[in-house]
Amino acid sequence: MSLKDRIIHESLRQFSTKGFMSTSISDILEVVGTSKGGLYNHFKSKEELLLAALSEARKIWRQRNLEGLDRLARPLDKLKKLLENYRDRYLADSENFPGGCIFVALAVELNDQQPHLAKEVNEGFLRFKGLIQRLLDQEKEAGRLKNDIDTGLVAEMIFAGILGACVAYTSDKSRENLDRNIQGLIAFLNMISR
Amino acid sequence: MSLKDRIIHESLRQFSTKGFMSTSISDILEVVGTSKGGLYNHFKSKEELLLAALSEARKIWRQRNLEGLDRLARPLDKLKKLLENYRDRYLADSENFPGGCIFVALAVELNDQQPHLAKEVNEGFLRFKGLIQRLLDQEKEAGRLKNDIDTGLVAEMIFAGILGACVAYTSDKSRENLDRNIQGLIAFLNMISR
DNA sequence: AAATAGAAACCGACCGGTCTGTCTGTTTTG
DNA sequence: CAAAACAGACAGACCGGTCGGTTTCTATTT
Repeated sequence: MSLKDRIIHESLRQFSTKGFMSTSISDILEVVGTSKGGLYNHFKSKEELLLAALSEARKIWRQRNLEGLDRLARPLDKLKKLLENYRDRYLADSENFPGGCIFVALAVELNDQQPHLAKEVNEGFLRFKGLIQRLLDQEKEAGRLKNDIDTGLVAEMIFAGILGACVAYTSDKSRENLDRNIQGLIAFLNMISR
Repeated sequence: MSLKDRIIHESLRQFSTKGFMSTSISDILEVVGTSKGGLYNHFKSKEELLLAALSEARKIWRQRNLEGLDRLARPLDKLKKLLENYRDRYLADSENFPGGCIFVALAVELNDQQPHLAKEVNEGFLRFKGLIQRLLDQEKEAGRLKNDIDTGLVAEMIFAGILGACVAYTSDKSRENLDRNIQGLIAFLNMISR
């Protein structure tokens, strides 16, 4: 792995645990084993490093969470699989994100402080919520949801449920509670399905 | 209001928006209109200021969220009222917490970084979750929940749903989405009630 | 009521340390 | 041998916290 990639991945690890502001350039240099010159040769500022790390994080997010969805036919099954992936392959991935979901951490930290960076994160949230709603809409069009289900509302709730599970998991580090939360969301999906 | 109280309240405002680390003592001094001496006369360190602010935040949390609960007889009604309070009287209170829920912000930020402070916040979360579960248990004992409801699971989900709504609201600032999330949680409670 | 002593509150210059980012010089690579 | 990659000393800004000096408040005495 190139130095640039090693810097990006170590940034992911540290940003996800300590956040952006409290991770110093030196912290990253120390673990990677390089120097100021080695880093600033690839990134012109700390902010540019964050953008590169965010881009890589999104790539990993897709790899981890969308895996296996195309093998399922029913949209609701895809959504359930997504929830399971989120639990087993994403949040549990302590290699890349030892501190939990990096997007949640950055969204909370950068809010009102670095609006242009917070916007970047928020747009990712919107896309995620859109994906959830699209799957629900497809399921509804196929007539497999109860009649009066508001897919927008359900999408918002599933999304918030996932965010909440992230925060709770970050806070209490309990795999057991995380499992229950995801299991609960899946059960909720079953309740609105026929 | 005394200088000490003014410092605490301004700390609440700034910690809730910018977090602990990124709020400098000088930031607070500037708005309050005092000096280093004025602050360090009342608090022996920035961390002690945070603890005082957290204590005040908990007090405000109770005032805002528990108001009116004792006028309701049915436990599930209390829980619904709590959710409405959370939306209307707590998260919408931009006077004390312009940046959203200060506990969520601190839980995410201080995690893995200041464990003893994070623990403080996490204990508050546990008490909140306990309160939710107690209300659900009372409702179940009265025979007003569907038979096979796991109150621990439901409490975990409602709690995570609230946390998620906080993060989403912090990120997109949409009162409309916040309303939908709370409305959705109340609807969910109706689904498991008979 | 006036004077005064002592404590508490407050001010702001200052200190050591850490931060990001720059710059010059050296090493590696194609 | 030129250009890219890397090393590390350095600059400039800002941080939390200290400390001696000044003001303000309070209580006691005359």
